[in-house]
Amino acid sequence: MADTKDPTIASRRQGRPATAYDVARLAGVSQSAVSRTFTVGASVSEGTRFKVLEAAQQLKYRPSHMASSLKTRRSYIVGLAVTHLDNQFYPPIIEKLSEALRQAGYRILLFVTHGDTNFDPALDELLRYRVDALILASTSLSSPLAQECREAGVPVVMVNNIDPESAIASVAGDNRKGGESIAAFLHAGGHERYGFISGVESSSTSSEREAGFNSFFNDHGLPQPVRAVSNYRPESGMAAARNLLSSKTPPDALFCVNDQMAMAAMEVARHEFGLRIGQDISIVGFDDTGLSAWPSFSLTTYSQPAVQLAASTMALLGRVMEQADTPIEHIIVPGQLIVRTSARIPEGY
Amino acid sequence: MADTKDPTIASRRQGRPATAYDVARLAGVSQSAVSRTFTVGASVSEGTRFKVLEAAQQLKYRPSHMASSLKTRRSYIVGLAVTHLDNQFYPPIIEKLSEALRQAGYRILLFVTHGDTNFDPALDELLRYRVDALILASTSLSSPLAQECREAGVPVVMVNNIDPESAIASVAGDNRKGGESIAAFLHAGGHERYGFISGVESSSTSSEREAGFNSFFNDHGLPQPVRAVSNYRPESGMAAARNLLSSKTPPDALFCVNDQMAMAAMEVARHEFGLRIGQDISIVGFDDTGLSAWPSFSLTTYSQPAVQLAASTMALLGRVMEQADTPIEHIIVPGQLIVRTSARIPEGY
DNA sequence: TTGAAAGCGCTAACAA
DNA sequence: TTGTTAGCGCTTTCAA
Repeated sequence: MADTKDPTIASRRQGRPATAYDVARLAGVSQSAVSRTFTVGASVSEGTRFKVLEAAQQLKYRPSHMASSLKTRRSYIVGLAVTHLDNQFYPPIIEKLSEALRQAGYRILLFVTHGDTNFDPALDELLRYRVDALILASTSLSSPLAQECREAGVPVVMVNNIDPESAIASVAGDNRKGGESIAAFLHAGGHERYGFISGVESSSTSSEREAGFNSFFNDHGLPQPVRAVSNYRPESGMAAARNLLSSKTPPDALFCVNDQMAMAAMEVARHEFGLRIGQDISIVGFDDTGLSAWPSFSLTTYSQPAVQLAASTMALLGRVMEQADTPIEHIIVPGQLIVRTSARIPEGY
Repeated sequence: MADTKDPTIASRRQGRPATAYDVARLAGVSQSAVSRTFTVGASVSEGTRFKVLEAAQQLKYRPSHMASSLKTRRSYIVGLAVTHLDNQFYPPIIEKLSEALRQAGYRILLFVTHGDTNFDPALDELLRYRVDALILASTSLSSPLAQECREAGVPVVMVNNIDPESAIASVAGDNRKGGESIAAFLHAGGHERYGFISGVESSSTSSEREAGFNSFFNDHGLPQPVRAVSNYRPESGMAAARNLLSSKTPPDALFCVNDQMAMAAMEVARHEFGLRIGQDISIVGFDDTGLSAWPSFSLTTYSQPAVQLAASTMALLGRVMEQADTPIEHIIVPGQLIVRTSARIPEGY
């Protein structure tokens, strides 16, 4: 620190980070000894290790990840593609995935594919980085691309999206059962006219929830709910709600594909149509994101527990990475109906 | 496609991605010709280029980023560290940064440092990956660490955080002026008792906003506002609001360090204390995040425009990366008071 | 315009 | 336990 003419400076080329070779020279050992010191489980004597660490510290040496992964053919990087970062549902999951991946020794290469942007170029990039795996955390990431990755030998797991057609492993909440439970709940509440606000219709998340919802009415010989389509953006959810509520016979029970859409619908119902939520109209969401518990929304919803979702994703990822020929799994993480006051509460709930 | 015994298979080692050498063999050219074909601006004849691209496509070849950056010493990776992913303020910025970085040819290595976790190990990782730059997007990422990165020769830019002490370039909203404007606005509204809910007190964001807020009262010989501390988490904001509102002489004008805290405070004021927002109590936030425009909140706030914030960050990053000895800049992106109904609106606003 | 050859910084045999 | 050596897959001189 006090040294101005530090000999360590001379021993490495100006401006560049120190290399294992620089460290070896300063420590008076071979370069492989340096490598071994930084490889867990490698055999180095205490003496050597000490000298190396000493020198490494002086030179602020850190093994270059680029170089090591060139040799080991493992990047320890996982690609993470997300679209709807603004949906409160994703941040907690990303946070948990990030932590779990970090603990497993992996880093995240992030791809935010805003809206309708083509994911193709991003995918190409991912492959260039030789990512060890790919996590697709979005309802609207098309799976042909994922498929291509898989064919390139990159393990892929989809989160909150499921495509039985493609051979992509996936983790999702219980969309079907959730939709059914909500239908049963609303029906038990004695509503008259049922409505559904979808998300992007090609997303399994939306179609599964809707299918579950509709199946209940089907099974009970009731008329199908009316529906309006959103693209998962708040404004679009509001528009869908306006659409439905402007009808001559507007629904008095509204299931929205996720909490975000449900809250958007609540805004419209409350402030544009003057409806009292939970009384004049029942609104139910899906996800149980943070905001839904706030008194202003007090949203009845079906939970998709972020912790379990992330944990299952990690477990599945581990299996997929272990052996490429693992049978394709589609994991469903159970959730439950979270009853709050945004929808009429029937007896027994 | 129809070929089963594709000769291309034989020309590359099983299971591994094709290398430039594989492509060269198949195309009947030298390996450097392959490299040149994939290097913009390199000189290759049309004929060679064609043969190479042909072969590359057959082998699904993509240049390994690991290998090239080993040689070029540029990773084209930018580290992005975020803490409060749940704060609606960050996602739009991350989205914009991500897009801008992508266009500039950079990828993002994401580090989510949940809450109080030590950022040190993550930093170490970043350096191992030889990231070309580092973006710290969080109010509570300590700057000694950033400093260390900078010393390691990695350009660092902080977003929504500023530390004049450390020599770290930064981009932030106009916290000071925002705080002042809000004070002036509330004072013009003829309030009696002023309160402030802070964030993590060590964050410049919080202290600057509070300083601006307080300075107004100071300058006008008015008593200092009462204050309560939050840690930027909603529950903590709610607790702070409870604290303030339980006083015998509760504030009738409350400035919260950001929109998230303001909304949390609104929930408490409205649902626990039965106050009518904008009438019994005025609440003002900071950021102008998406939710604040929703009728249920209709939050008066001071904007921090994500687009400009991201653009300035990119511009600054460019300058910092260009030459390490650039004078340290602290960029302040102007915002403006967004008047809604959560606070009494004085004449002239 | 092309190919040969020398590395980039590391890991992993292989010998010693 | 150590050092020597040969690459990993690329870029980049340098000659041809």
